[in-house]
Amino acid sequence: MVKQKTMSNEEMDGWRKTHYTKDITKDLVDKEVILGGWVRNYRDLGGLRFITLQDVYGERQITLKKGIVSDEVFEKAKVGYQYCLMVKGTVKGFEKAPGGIEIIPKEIKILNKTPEKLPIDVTGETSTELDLRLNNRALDLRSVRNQAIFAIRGEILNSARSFLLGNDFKEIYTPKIIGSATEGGTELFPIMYFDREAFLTQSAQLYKEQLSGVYERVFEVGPSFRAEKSHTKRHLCEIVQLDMEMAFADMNDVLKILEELVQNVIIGVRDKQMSALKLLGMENKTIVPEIPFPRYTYEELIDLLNAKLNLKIEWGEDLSTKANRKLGQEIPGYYYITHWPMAIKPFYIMPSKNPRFSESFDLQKGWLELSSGGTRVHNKVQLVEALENKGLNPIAFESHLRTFDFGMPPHAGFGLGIARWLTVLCGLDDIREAVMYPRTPERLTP
RNA sequence: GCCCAUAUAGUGUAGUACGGUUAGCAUUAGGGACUGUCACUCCUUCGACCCGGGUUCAACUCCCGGUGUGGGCGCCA
Repeated sequence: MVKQKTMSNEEMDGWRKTHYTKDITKDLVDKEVILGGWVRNYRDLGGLRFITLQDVYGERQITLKKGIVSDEVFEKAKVGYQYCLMVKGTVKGFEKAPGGIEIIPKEIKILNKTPEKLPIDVTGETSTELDLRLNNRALDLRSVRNQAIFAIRGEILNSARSFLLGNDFKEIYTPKIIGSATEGGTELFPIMYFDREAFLTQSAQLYKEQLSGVYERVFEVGPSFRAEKSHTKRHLCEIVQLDMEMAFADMNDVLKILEELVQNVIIGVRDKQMSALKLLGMENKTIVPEIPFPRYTYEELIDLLNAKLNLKIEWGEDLSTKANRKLGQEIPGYYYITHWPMAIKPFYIMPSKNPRFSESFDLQKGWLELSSGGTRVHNKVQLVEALENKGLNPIAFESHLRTFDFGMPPHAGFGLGIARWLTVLCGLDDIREAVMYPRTPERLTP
């Protein structure tokens, strides 16, 4: 194993951070500040040493000139990558310093050290494989790239919330531990609930429908679990979804709200996180889309794929990976695919006037499906029939069905995968990069 | 779940094409020089052939199996 350096760690004592790196501006020149963070870079020029100290918001240069700082502080400044430090010092303007400003330390506390060899490259000299980075994620997340990705994620949620709250939506929370059998579709993770079998929820669908009959417009940001052994760069076993449901509305109302939400969020991200977008090279790619988004029907696109793009897709089939990729080449932006065959949609989706079709849609960005939704069935008799048609047992849905005796309004909604969208907005190659601690069939730690 | 590829210092790679060398480079890490760097620079030292079996005088190299990883497909309200 690697040997630890011998000096012992210090305590904070009475020290508290007075500022983040982003707060160090020219207004603070000659003021004393206390910063805390991690060593992003260290350069030793002999009588002159530089520490680049990073914190959650960015970085700032700590400059140690022999004769200017005390010998004790100068000696202590021999630090390694990602050491955890607190620095008490004076802010100085200096043209050659990054940002034109630097900190001249009076005192340094080394709160924690790192091994001589870190398990992943934090210098930016080489790019460590994603799998290895994920094994050491808490360290990996300190990189500027990851700081940018998750700053954008934060702004997506912030903008989405303020958009929805501003449109009379109420934030809800629905249970993730459920007792009933599957609604069909994806596999569930079974768990023990005391002495009974229970499951982790695959979506908030049924509960958000119920609550649309109470609060009319509801949304939730919450986890869903899918026990599929999918090996792709766009599937995870644990995902966070933005779920929305609105009463007295149908699919067309949802299409309109969703495209407005997408547009508003991208405006918010560009407004608040432009530097993060630039760092990821996305400032000219993640641009504000025009609305309304193009709307294509399932049937139109099947015809397009078969006629123009040389595929052989039977009417009624779901779109394969290959078909989606072809579509993405043809239509690179945001667009809707509406009126999917009823046969491949879940029981709660409203059939169209022609019952082979359904009042359902997917929101696509290029080849990737970001969201799906539609008008729901609100009539109990019709819903029971739909369950039976799908081979599901209405008795297993008794408590859900009861809701429909209480004056359930017509309603519609969507669910949108946050990580998939973040992947698109940040130009990432793999959905695991868009999640702090991704869960895949192989990965259960960290 | 299926098919294909791949595995070399902490990290990222070269190479063994045709089996035999001191396994090369960059960075990290240790030592040294350097008072305005910003991927500092320079000198120096340490550090590696995934695991198991087989073929062979000899395997990091060839073969088989395993495992990990990557890619594609499938699964996927």
